[in-house]
Amino acid sequence: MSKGINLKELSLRLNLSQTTVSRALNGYPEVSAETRKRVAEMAEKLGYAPNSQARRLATGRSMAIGHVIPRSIHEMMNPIFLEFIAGAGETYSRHGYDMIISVVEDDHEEDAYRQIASRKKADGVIIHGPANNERRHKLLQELNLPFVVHGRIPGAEEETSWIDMNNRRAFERATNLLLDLGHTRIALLNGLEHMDFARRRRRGFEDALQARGLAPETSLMRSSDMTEPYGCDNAMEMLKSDNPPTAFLVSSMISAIGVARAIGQCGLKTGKDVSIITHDDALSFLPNSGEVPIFTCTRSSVRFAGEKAAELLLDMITIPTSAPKSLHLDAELILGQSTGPAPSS
Amino acid sequence: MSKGINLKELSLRLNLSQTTVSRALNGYPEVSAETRKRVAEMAEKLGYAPNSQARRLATGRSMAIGHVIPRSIHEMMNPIFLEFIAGAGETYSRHGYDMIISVVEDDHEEDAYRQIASRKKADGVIIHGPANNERRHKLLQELNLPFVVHGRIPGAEEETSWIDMNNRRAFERATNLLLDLGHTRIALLNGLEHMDFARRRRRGFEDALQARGLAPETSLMRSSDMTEPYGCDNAMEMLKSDNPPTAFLVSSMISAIGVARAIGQCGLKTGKDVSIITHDDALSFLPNSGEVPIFTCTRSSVRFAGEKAAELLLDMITIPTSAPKSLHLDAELILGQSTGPAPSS
DNA sequence: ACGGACATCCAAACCGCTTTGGATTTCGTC
DNA sequence: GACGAAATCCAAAGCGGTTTGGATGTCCGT
Repeated sequence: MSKGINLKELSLRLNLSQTTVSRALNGYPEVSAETRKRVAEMAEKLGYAPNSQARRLATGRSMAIGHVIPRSIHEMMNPIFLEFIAGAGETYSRHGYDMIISVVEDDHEEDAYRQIASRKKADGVIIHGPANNERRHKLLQELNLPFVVHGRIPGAEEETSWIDMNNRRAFERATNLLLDLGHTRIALLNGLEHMDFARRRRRGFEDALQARGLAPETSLMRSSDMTEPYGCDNAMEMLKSDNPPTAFLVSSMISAIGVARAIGQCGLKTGKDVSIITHDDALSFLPNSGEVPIFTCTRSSVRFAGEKAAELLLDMITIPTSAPKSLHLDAELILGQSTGPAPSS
Repeated sequence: MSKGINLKELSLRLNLSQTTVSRALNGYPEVSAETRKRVAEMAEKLGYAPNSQARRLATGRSMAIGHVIPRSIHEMMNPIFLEFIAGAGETYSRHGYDMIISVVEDDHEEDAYRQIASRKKADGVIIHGPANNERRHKLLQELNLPFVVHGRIPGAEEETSWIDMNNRRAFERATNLLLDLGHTRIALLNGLEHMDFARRRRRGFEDALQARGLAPETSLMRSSDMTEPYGCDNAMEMLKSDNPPTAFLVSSMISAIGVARAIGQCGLKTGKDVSIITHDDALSFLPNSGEVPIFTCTRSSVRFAGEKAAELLLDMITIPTSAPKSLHLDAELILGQSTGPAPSS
């Protein structure tokens, strides 16, 4: 494995100029077919591969996409984040881009973006988990760094490119299903509501209730990082209350598992005594499939979202003048074993 | 935000040579304190930041660490992988390194490593999830690319740098605890046993049994991707058999949750009728803490492992001649609610 | 036989930084 | 006051590619 052969040596071996060799390998037209073939063969034979740094310096494009994640990124983001990343990563490598991930202290997030821009570390970035009072897009616009949002930035829907699922609609439909099944006391275990997605979900939930003349009860609504214990503890508390809910709408499979545990610990049966609908991000390590899925759910593949987000971003980078483009995905409402008619008390 | 100022312009503004400015900023000694200060101030004022590509080209170091993950990496790796990455990422950014992640089709894995080496994309890589018949280290040695293994490569412990937890011992201790509690029919729900870590865990399990004169029963031993349904389905099947186990030793929290679900569905009580010990990677979104943790577990923070692995690797890169170094972590055995004495039948 | 249109190929500049190998100045010493 | 060492600073040569602006050669029609 002859290491370290570079363009100059290769061109010497071929009795050609670096220009011609470079052009031959990069598919430029001003090279005869025969020469191109000869070059390709020699390059292959000698195991030539262009040095990325040199190429990047010369072209001015870093051929990389950045993802900045603050150290303390809220826990539940994690598995979802990874799945998104996996999807995006596939797209990147298909297009010859690298993915660079910066794990930074929370108060260095802005710094991280500035560095990416000023040191030309990446040609674009993806914004994860937009909050209600999001500001990162302002910074990126100022830095002139192309970006795509995973989720939506309230108030900046028009001026930014984003990919999001219809959170409001999904939770509205889910709520309606529970209402149709006769449930009237429905609990909402939501994600952190300073995040845009959670707020939308809550709105969907409330809209559905109000459309049937029901008022959302604050005692049945919680918001937190979506861990398993969060689901269990809160469900437990509610189930033990005077007027317990008969159904739970949960923002994540992981918490839903906790809810199911609580239901079991109360001696009740999921899907019979108490119903659950959860959102399912289609995480690969938490399959909710099979003939009849364990959980009735609203499902939307976050991995797919990652793939698409990456495509949007690469498009923006290759055609810098293009207007913002966005993708609005609809979640499927899938019936599983965790829902049933409200028990007639 | 004056963008794009480079070293040349900066040095012109200062009436200094590029050499001096570069040295001043990079802390070389042959610059007077006063000049250094002047340079630093002007650089700050003009928002100068060196172009990474140029610097990398000039120094020959890419200041990046690569992680290649095959597209279909076995599912259960995922959350663990992410947590490891998060830990490693922190170390990287503390040392000014980038983390580049390549998600590749399975049959392009070797290619990915070759590219990293030949195109100088990274100064080193980390090998994830070594298998029993691991070969990646051979390739990397041949490519002369520094690497650290997360886990251990059977037969190459001496010649490679690695960080691993003592899987065998952890599972031996866990098994002994169950035996001490009077359990004799203990099931093992292991990860995929073509992976080194799973094989070691199994060995620990079997050793403990045999030390007490018990023979491992194949009908009580399973091996698979560690999903929730895997835990539930297999536990269910065993619990319904003629001679059910009274305890489960599980390789992952996620599967353990499934086991708990199965126990509940059988009308039994975890920690009373049936005991569970699980391995706990201390994933942030699956906390198993609190006054008394839900699960009795062997715990070892995979995030910490990531931090340490990164440190090992960066050391290797900065001091290329150093001998392989390794870290062997011991898991804690932590008592939770999921274990109790074997029920006297 | 000649001018122009193509087809090929090349020398050299350039990308923005680091680093080598001096050049110049300052300063203490004898 | 001359001299070597130490302190500062600089011009220019890389690093390994891409790209500009020709140069050269070939082929054709007239």
